Amino acid sequence: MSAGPVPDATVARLPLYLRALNDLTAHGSNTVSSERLARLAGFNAAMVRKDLSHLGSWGTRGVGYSVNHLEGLIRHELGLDRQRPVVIAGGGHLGQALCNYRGFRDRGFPILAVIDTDPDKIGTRIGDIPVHAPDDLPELVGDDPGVIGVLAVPGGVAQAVADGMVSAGIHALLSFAPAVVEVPVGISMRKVDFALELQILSFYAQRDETDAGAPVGLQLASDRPETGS
Amino acid sequence: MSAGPVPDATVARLPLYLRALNDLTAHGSNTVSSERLARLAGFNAAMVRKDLSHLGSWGTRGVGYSVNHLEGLIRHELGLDRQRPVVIAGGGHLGQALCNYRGFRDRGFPILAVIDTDPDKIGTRIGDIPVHAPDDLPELVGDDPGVIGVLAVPGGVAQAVADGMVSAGIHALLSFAPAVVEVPVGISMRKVDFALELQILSFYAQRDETDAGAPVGLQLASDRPETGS
DNA sequence: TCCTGTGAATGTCTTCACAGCC
DNA sequence: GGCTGTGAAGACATTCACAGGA
Repeated sequence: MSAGPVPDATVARLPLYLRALNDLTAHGSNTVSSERLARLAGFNAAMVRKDLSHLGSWGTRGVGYSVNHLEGLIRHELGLDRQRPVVIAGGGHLGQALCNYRGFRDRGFPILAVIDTDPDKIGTRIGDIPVHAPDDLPELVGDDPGVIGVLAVPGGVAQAVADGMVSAGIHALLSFAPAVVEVPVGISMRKVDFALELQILSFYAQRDETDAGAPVGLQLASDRPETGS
Repeated sequence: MSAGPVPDATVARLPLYLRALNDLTAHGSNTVSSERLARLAGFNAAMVRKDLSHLGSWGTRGVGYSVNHLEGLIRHELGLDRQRPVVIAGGGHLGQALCNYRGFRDRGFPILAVIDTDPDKIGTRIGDIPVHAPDDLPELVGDDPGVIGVLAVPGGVAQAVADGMVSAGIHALLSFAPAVVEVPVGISMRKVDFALELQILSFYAQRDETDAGAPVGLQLASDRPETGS
């Protein structure tokens, strides 16, 4: 029952456990062993047990974990008891794709608005999401500290847009911009860069080509692309 | 001049160094110190030096690294000397956004085709990318082991689509599907899941809310969202 | 017997601190 | 003096192995 702080590596895996638990619920399972959960989420049993022990010891020896209870526990830990509205900066192709992606709303992240500077777009809708001018941002965010900002803008303006979001009261940012973005202490940010992912893949693809036929390594470290089990 | 294998963590940072070096070239800088490169890429100087030492010792003490040379070195290490064609599975909103994203082609990843099962889409173009039927996949890939596959399909069909890509001869996959996808040994895969990123952000947002006003932690581990310096 | 919870061992990554070269 | 290259130390993460409860 270690109630200490949850390690970052564990936090990054909790959403994957949650996804597996959703599937189990849909399948009608009531309990799940660390072994089974590990297979469903793509890890190994010892890690599942260690991770879950950080949330408190709630499994039953000889049986496993209660799917329902575990799901609630993880949702609570991740702060998913409440909805977290999302504001997307950038109404380009990516912003449009995100607006039309149901996975956000379905998982408790309703999209509040798109912010764009293009006068032709302001006042229109993308999917059913309204497009607003940057000036509307503070009003949209209000004093809700739970709003998450998404940067779907070109790298060149990413820093400026991030600054605007932070001054509007946003405390958490997800950036798709291919640029280094700095945020003040106390603001959380995660980055996703498509081209960067391809470059990393390129490295391992090249390595495997030159290794052609050679025995394949077994590592499965965090930033390495997975290689089949 | 440690010529040992490059650690995975280092590989994941090389693209960021590369981006910084591109900026430096544009600015006309000929040399760069580990200190400066660290600031530009968002790390610290010791890590930059350690990372670069894995590529061989090519800096000049008292001066720094040659921007040009370092750029070539990293490009070579990442296998970016050659172009790597990309095939996108899924012509939905995300697939469309990726087709219209210039960052792929600009960085050496020309998009060869989109694969979709919708008869209305097959034969048309998204941006200037042709849409093909799944059956065309083997022909598109040919015997080029350098093609990268992108999964922009719903989670439910991701595994089947991945299997199809692998049997068509693709050895590297980037998956945007919110699902666990298994690939055979020797195939590299990286995953990006938008909703998962929001869930992780939610955790830290919640933590910071309850900490309101408390001293902010200083960690900057790999999977934690960055918090400003 | 089955499965969890956890200390100990192992492996990996990051930071420190300084020797050595320009 | 300035900066790189690197062993050593420290922090962190994962896996092992087994005690102990259901």
